[in-house]
Amino acid sequence: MSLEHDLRSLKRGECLVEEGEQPDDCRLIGSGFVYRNKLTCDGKRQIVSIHLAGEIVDLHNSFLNVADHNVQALTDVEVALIPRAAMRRLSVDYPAIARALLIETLIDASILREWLLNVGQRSSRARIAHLICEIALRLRAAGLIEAESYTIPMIQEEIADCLGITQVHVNRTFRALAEDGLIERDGRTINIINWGALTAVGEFNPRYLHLCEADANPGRRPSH
Amino acid sequence: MSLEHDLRSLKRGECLVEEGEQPDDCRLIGSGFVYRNKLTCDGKRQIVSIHLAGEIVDLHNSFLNVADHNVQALTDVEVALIPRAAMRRLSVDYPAIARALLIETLIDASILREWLLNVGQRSSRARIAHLICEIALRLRAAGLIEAESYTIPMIQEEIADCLGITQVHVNRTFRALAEDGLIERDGRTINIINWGALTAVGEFNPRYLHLCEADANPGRRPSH
DNA sequence: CGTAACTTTGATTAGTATCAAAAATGGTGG
DNA sequence: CCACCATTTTTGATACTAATCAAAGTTACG
Repeated sequence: MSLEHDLRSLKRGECLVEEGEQPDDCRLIGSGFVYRNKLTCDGKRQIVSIHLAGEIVDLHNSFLNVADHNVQALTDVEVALIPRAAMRRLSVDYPAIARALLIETLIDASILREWLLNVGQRSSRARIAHLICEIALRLRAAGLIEAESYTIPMIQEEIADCLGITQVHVNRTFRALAEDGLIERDGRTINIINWGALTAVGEFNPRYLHLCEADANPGRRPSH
Repeated sequence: MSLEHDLRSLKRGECLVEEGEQPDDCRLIGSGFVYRNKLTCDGKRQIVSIHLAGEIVDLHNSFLNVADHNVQALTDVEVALIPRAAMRRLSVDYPAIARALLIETLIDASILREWLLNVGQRSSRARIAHLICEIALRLRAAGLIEAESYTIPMIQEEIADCLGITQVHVNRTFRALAEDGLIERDGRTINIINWGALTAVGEFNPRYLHLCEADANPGRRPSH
């Protein structure tokens, strides 16, 4: 079946959805990275998730009335806009699609729980190691990288806002991981030297990513 | 329609699901409170959500293969066990049910995002105020309390593990809120004296609870 | 090649953690 | 009904992680 949609390009930093809005459509990421965030009253930002090409963001907006968070482009991105009504119709007509949407949402929630554990209980060193591992694995699973080396699509301030620590502290801790021989860095490119040690430091167990279940979901496969 | 299920009673502290398992059924809470948690390697615990009578926990287990977190009884509880297969069948046969499940899961994820913001960016004082407000509102919405006073179903150590701070610090901060006249306490019973000030301290905006959308979902209505 | 964005470094401080122990509370059996 | 025990709450003293403030390098880009 073919799905009605519009394509749209966005520059790094542009907003896809703002908290409080009720958007008319949800987005499938064609290329690039997107993040969701929430702000405190005094302007502090928590990044609550990041999304790769192939994922649907704001499923949300098709099934709830008001956006409870912001969605922004982390890099330049291309997205397909799928109208709210089309999304709902699909999920009624095709139980398999409804199921895939539910599974994608359940996995999203699982990742959120792991992030909450990360921010609530782990040291800053572990948090960073964990994030490096997670992104590596998700990129690999999506077929976007091959090796143990990749360019992280975030500046240190954004990493800080993922992890609930300051940018200055991210910088020092990152450096420490490199000095200890776990990773190498060249600008934003990270080369994982010692995957075993890094996962140990970050207590990284990929179970929460539910990568096998995700395979059953066509929505998560990038369409390149 | 009638839904096949078993009833089960659990004492405070008992496990409904353990990380790594693949349970055969999901649970509808009949009475009491339940919480989900994850542990770090060195045994620190992050409570990632709490659930009231009327909510379905571990929807999860009907649609993903492996539990990525623990579910435990916060108080003595009664739960209805709904077999995995029944749950799946329902969601195929009745699109409205599939939709309700998706909405419940989306709201769960929204609450997780707010908790992540809370733990990642807010002061301990704000975190506690926020939690007090959230529980008050959820209890009210579920019809479990009337007034601005309720008994919080957690000991201070559990509150600490919700908020990513220590139990000792919870105690002091709680006390400070009482000394400032925002709340009164008698054991675990909290009386909110100044709702306006408390929401201001906790930056509490109930939007993320999506209470209106939840109304459309029969699963969230307690069945007494 | 100048400017803005980002990274790195240093010095100081605030907020919480940690450790230890005393007081209060609630439940149970005698 | 009381005494006792386990659990929970409260208090105090000290240590440490990470925040904050400030500024110097570095890189990327128009």
